Amino acid sequence: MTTTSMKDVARAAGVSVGTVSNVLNRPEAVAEETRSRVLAAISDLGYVRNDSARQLRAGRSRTVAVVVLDVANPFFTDVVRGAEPLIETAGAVVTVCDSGEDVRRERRHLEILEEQRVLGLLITPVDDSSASWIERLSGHDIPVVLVDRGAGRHPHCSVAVDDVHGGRLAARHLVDAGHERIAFIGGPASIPQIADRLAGCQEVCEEAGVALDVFDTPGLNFAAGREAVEQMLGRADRPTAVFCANDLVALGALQSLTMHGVKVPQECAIIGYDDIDFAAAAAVPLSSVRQPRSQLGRTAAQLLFDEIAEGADHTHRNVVFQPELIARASTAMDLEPPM
Amino acid sequence: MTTTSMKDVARAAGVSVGTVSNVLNRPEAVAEETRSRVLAAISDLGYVRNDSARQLRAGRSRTVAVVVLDVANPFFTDVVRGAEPLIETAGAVVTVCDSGEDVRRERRHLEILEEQRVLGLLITPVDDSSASWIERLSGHDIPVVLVDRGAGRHPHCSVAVDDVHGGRLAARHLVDAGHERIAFIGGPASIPQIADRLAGCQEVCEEAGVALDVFDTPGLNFAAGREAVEQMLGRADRPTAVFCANDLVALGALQSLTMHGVKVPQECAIIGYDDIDFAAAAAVPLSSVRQPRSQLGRTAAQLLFDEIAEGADHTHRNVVFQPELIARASTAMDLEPPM
DNA sequence: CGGTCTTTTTGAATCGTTTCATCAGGGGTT
DNA sequence: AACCCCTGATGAAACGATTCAAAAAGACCG
Repeated sequence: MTTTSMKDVARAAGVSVGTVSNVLNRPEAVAEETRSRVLAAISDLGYVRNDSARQLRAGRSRTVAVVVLDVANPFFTDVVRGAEPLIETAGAVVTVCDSGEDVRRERRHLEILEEQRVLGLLITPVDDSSASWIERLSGHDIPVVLVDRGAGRHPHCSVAVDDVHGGRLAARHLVDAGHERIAFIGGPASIPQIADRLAGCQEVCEEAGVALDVFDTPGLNFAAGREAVEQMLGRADRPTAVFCANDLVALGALQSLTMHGVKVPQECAIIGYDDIDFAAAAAVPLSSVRQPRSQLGRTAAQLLFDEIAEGADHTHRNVVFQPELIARASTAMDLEPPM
Repeated sequence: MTTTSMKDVARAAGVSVGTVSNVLNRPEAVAEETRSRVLAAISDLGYVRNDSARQLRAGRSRTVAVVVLDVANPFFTDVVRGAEPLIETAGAVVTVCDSGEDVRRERRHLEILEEQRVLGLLITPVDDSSASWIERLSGHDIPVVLVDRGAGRHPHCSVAVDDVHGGRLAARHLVDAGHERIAFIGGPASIPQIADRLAGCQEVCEEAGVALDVFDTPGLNFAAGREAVEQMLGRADRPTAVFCANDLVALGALQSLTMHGVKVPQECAIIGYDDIDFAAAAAVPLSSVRQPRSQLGRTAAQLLFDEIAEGADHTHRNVVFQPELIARASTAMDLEPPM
């Protein structure tokens, strides 16, 4: 009554359900006259296909899920934007899930996605603790591509950026400018990308004999940057430059520094990571380490569909991109950093 | 073989499928001993429920869709964030669709969502052209709540902000500061929110005898703001203040003005709309018209579930919030605007 | 008019759950 | 032993589409 099904359409058009199905799925196989009669019935009755039934029969949905750490972070929306065209061209649908850097939320999403029998999964995992969950999905025939994250020994394709190198780039940039005490703001340290960026930074600092203060944050957003700076300003021996684990944190830090009357870059330089669009438009245009965001997404989608197409005889590929330093006013070097 | 179903679990546990289903859905109705045997079988076989089959049986999915104009706009992610808790508490799942201010994309999403028999829909429509499509959904028993948009004569609940008033607030703020030629940047004009903001602005300008230049843009993002400013700077009679239809446009405009050496606010004031977090952290902290973003989302979700609960005897409600002016440095009045 | 092809259409089986009327097996009472 | 109750378990009937072997309907030829 409330919903109209193929049976109703068939009755109205005086044909069998098989024929209605054919009109929808292989129109060329049904006679012109019959086809138009069926189409008329469809629009008369306002019939809409039931996707659950199709999926049940097909055994798979046509949805590709993208699980990201933070949808509010422009980095991830750009990654998704990069992946969408390819996915849609393939006739699939994109659904974006936000783990919010929370393992429990992530896991809940994974459970649901598995129940939905998604066509494939692009995911930036929160940390390593969901590895077995994720493997379970690929064990159940759901191809998985790790995004912004090397596969390591895990059996998946991956698209990543060399974050250790990114960390080095940022640190070297600050060291070259003459800074002798640097702060790193970011966290939680369990997030591999953050750990890598920090590792690269540490490496350079040690080599150059530069002091490094690490401020661990509970998340990667405005508030984290602001709070870390509050702490930092209390210190006696204050760093003259800050490397933030991403641009959101950097913008928060910048805001807090400005509020406290600390001049950027003269009294404290800042460099971020990701080079989101907002970075260039910030209070002081923000230096940053650029990642090829949409290319990450595009490549990830490509790998996913390759895996789907190749089936059994697929071998996983791991693509690594190199980040690039973008210097702007927030680390301008033509001013001597204060002693 | 590849997928394991309830039947397999039933066989392994030596019970009927009905019992397996009961274990999953009403565990209290099955004897302790049987239950644990079934659970063991489930985890042995790695059984995962098939959501398509559940949905087919249930006739509805447990997904609430949110269709927004631009996922990369923090305004919308905040709205979604506001709506999520309530939706998840209700045991439903959120899926976010991005229309990208494009009617065709929007329509494609609606078609798919209808085929998926979503539980409900929160949508910020691109313009009026999809009104009949949207009504079709509610006709097919899918409750719809319009977000950031009054329902007008359409048969839906809605949660909106008084954009005409918002436009007035912004314009009055600029007029009070002594500006005598103002620019409005935003578009396309077919988007009702934009039209409203402009209308409010026009009203105040006319009343005050202030000149208003309208720069129509093809979208509401950084690039739009930058390009409009390029045009504006070419003009002989250049406005001394700009009202941008949203903060993204405003940040683009700010960036372009700064690049051209035009001092903000001394030589050109700027005010945006939405008061996204980035506004306060901008090159020059951005004045803006604040909307209660997460409250919009929360209320929308509330209305949706009210409608679901009330069923037939539901009467649509239309909630309107009032926007609030947030004055920051980009319109600082302590400096006389130049003649 | 019978026979051979080709083009269309049919109808039943299937996908994996949920639901619900029914049935089995104990206890307990008379 | 006959009866009723109660707790648990069962199995078949949906749900709505797709698929495919088989039947029907034409078309064409001799």
